[in-house]
Amino acid sequence: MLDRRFVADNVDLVTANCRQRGSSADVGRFAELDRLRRQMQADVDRLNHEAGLVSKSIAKAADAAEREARKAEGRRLREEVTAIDGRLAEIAGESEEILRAIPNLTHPDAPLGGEDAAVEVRRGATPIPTFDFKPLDHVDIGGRLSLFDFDAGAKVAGHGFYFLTNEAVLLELALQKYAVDLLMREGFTVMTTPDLARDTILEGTGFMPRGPETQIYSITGSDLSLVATAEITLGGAMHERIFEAEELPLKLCGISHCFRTEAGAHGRATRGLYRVHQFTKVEMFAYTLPEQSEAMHLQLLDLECRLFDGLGIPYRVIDTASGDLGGPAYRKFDLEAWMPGRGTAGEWGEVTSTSNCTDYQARRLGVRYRKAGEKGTSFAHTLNGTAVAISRAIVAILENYQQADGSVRVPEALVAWVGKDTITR
RNA sequence: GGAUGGGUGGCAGAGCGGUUGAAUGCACCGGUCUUGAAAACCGGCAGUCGCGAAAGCGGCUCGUGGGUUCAAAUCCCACCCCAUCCGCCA
Repeated sequence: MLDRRFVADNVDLVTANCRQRGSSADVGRFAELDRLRRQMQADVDRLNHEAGLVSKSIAKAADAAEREARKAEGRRLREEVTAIDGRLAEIAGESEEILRAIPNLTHPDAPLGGEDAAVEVRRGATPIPTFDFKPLDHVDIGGRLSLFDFDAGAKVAGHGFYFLTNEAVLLELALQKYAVDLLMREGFTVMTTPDLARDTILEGTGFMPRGPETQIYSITGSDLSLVATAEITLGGAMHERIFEAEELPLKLCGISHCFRTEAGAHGRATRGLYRVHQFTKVEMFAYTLPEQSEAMHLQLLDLECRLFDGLGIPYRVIDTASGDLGGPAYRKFDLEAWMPGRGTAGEWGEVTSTSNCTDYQARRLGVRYRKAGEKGTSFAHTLNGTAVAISRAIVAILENYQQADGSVRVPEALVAWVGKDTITR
């Protein structure tokens, strides 16, 4: 969330930003409530102060009569406070609700508009492949090569679940190792992470468990939910943490399963592995000083590009438009891989993305830093980026590396771990 | 799942109804001393909200939420979390 004071002092700016973000948060109402809240708080403060003085005077009251009179006075003051407090809590609650719905500010270079306004800012090193045969989509390729079992997945857990089989398993493992190796060399601390998290942690990271439109699976009878991304756990790991400035930037890499209900997404690109309820992901996460976050964002983007260049998969980088940024992101880049089997003649499909959330997430998570010589603490910046989302990476590999005879070449970078250079049957 | 113990400032750790927002130690910052450093000594050091140009003043905060009281870190109730041991288990 944004700083409440900042919002109250910049109503026009924040309102305009909401409009560009497609958010209907009522900033004006917030400002009004906040003004009221402050005024009432001042009243409460004053009454509390008086009551405090009265309390102190009781301890050294001269006689019993004096003491009783003072007690009555104290009681009266406290009652007055209680009365105001009730209304104050209501007002604070409503204003807080609005505040939490207000999206982050937007990077001045981010394109304005909806999904269509996104701007292509970069192309990968690998050219779009041409085929002298009709390329198949990954479902057909995998079907011929026995690389997954969607029927079994549906039987066991329902539509959207799957078993990877044979070389697809090796690809999953190879992709993880490939990404982790690079990130370790780049100074990331690698970790596997819990696949469940408390709802408070989800909320702190900006996810909403258990709402009517939630994308999150929750565990009945507990306050745990399955994570939608390791961003949740990597962000939560530093909940309430105060860094020394020298500790930043801190680069983490987390491997987790990701679970998404994909409510409302049925009918669109639901075939195969592209949109599934569970997949494995290697996620990058960074905590930085405010002045470091922009450079870190480009660094994360660069790593994503290197990973996909290394895999030999064609892609383009999109500077996501304001209306498509979601709540926490200040700026977001998506990598869209070329998927020859999609649509009639191939289409771009999102494979990774990286967001700079500035202090938006950190404020709710309470992640701060302290600088020597500076008073107090400030909120850190957080960034996240996908290194590899395994299921979508597999889609891109199968479709780009397919051959006329139905076999699939293994990307050079993965051969060592897959143990072969071609997948055949 | 069962049984204990515990949640207090950056950390460790006292306090167990009234100048306690909180002893003490460590860490940290400033100073004295020193050629420099260390040690020693002296001083400073919680967060947050509100008012204020600032100095400053005031409120709230001792896991969370309720309750008792003029007054709660301290008493009562509920809940959450953590640790250890036992059981079960990859």
